[in-house]
Amino acid sequence: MSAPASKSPATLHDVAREAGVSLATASRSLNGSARKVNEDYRQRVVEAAQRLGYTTNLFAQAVAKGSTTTVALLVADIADPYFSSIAAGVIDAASEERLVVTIAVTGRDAQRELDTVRALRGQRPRVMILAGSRTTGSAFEAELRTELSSFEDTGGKVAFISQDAAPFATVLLDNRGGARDLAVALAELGYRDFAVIAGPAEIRTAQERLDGFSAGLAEHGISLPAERIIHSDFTRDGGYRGAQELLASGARVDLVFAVNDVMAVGVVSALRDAGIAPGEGIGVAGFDDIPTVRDITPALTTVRIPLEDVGRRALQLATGSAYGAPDAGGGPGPIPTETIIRGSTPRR
Amino acid sequence: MSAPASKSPATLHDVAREAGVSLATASRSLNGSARKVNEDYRQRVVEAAQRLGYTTNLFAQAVAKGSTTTVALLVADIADPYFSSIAAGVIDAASEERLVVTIAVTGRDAQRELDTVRALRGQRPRVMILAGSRTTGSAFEAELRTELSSFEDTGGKVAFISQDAAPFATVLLDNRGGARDLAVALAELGYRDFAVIAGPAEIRTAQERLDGFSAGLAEHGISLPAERIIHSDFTRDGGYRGAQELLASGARVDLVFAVNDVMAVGVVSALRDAGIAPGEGIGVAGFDDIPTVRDITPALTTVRIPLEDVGRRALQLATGSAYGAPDAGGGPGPIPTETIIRGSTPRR
DNA sequence: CTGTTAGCGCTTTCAA
DNA sequence: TTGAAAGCGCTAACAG
Repeated sequence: MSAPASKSPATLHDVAREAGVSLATASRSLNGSARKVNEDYRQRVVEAAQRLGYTTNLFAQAVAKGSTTTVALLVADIADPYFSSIAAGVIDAASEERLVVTIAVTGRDAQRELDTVRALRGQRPRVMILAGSRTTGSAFEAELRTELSSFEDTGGKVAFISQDAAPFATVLLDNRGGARDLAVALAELGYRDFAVIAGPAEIRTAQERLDGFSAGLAEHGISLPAERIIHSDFTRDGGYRGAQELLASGARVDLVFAVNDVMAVGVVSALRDAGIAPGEGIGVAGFDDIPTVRDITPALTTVRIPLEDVGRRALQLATGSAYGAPDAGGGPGPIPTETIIRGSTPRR
Repeated sequence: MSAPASKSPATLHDVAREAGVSLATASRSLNGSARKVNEDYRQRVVEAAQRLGYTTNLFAQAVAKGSTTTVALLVADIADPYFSSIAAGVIDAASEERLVVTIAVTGRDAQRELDTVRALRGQRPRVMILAGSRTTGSAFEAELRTELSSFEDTGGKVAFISQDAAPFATVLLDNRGGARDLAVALAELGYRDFAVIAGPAEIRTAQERLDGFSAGLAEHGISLPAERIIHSDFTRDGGYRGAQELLASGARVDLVFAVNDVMAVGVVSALRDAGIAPGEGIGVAGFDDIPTVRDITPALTTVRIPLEDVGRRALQLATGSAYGAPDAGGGPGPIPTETIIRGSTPRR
């Protein structure tokens, strides 16, 4: 069906010949930085390129220059709105700097993450952004850091999103603070009997949010007994099952906090499926403010993170294209977080 | 903060020297296809590589081989669940074939799409997958086709997702058929007064769904007057505004069909905000079956497309890694579609 | 099976 | 300014 007789793409050489100039001149007119080319020649070269449908071979360019225009982004799951929003920000910021972004998914698997980082190094990306939820204490963590350090030693730049990963640059999310504020707001709304659907214990983000929430409650003299903390997957279904488990335990609860919105959505559905009206019977709150939580019923109370900005900022942080000093060491503190009260947590 | 004295990554040359073998042997042991290397040597090389922290420079490899391991994926908006689900499929299938995927977003802008395709060609990707909603009749369409043809002429492969884009390979979505089936099912449920929030007239996918829906209604002798068709953005907010407009028109309607789920979610919210109970007062249906529509209230009736599979299939189609014949010309017909009736369209 | 030696397409000294 | 030529890191004949 398609023509098998595929000729190869026009090369710079072809263009030079077509324009009747040297390779060097062609290179300079098309991609050269310092413009030191007779305008006539430049014109000719550009036209020749046009005529031949020439496009710079970025790989060859990268090999010759020793530096690429690639950004590698690692996410746990690109279909998760949390990550896809961040990705949107990264891509947007990258395209402003004419960088191309490559996305790899790790599925929250530390081994796979490590393998992916190794594989990605083959691309010699300028920047590597890790947005996966860092696990803690994993046997792979040390190896990962080693790998990343060596990546930086050889000229790459890495940026983490979420919690501090010194010595690497990080877009800090105030997981603790956000969760604390949420807890306080909820307590002030009159809630007293809390449960948390907490995600896997090894995921640091999950743990931080749990800690912060617990701390906020403590400020109001409310304790969070261990049996009210249910660990489950960091996904919608994890939230659903966690809520089921909570219900099955018979605990008397007036508010359940899921440590991320995707899970909270699962919680809402589980409650409803169990015949409990979310918001009326039991309040529900999440974290992240992904787009959909505004559209579920009741709309979800949550902690807002400007996800796209976070992605954008990660890229800028890594490329040094923001905040004056290229290596300022992390930008101006953590990303601000905001408690958003919606219908899922009416005043009691 | 970071060490400025960045040495460059180890090269194959370094490895060869360290192992005391020739460049060629090193290449063969590390990346060579046909294994024709003394196991002792191979061992030595591998260890040396390990010691030096060597990673194959994929770019250099690509230049030398004249072929890359890159897949370029173009989507309108990566934060839209429709596209992020497809992307997940593409990435998954790609990683199985050890291909790396680069994502670019076009924002449904034909000019930008064209520019992006041109820029992406610089990467000499093996495959280019276009998942954006093709616009029709755009002045850029011809240029785009030219660009893509020339990409294929020079050895690339392109795959479209959605409607036929001959002569390019396409993962066909049965937009018409799916919408038709939905209309029929809805009519059989007892609905009679329909409206459609239809998305931009130039977006082919939107148009096909509208046509199919209309045809299905016609089979039941129901007509869809022009004033019941409201065009708006292909987004959640587009759906919201479309529904507002519909309401404002005072039309008496018992079912509104939004041509995609994201819009339908907006419709549901708009109805609710207007004091109308979606599902009770007015039925709502969408298209795509993105994950969240199961969790909104009422759960949304829709037409299911196996989005991840679609992405996976697009890649396989392009790389020829499925269905026996590499160039079979499109695989086994359109992706099957399935009407899913949920709470948003109770029997009347 | 191993090493030598041309390239791959592009950039970048270095003279002219 | 421009062009010739030497690489960039890797692969792929080609002899040995």
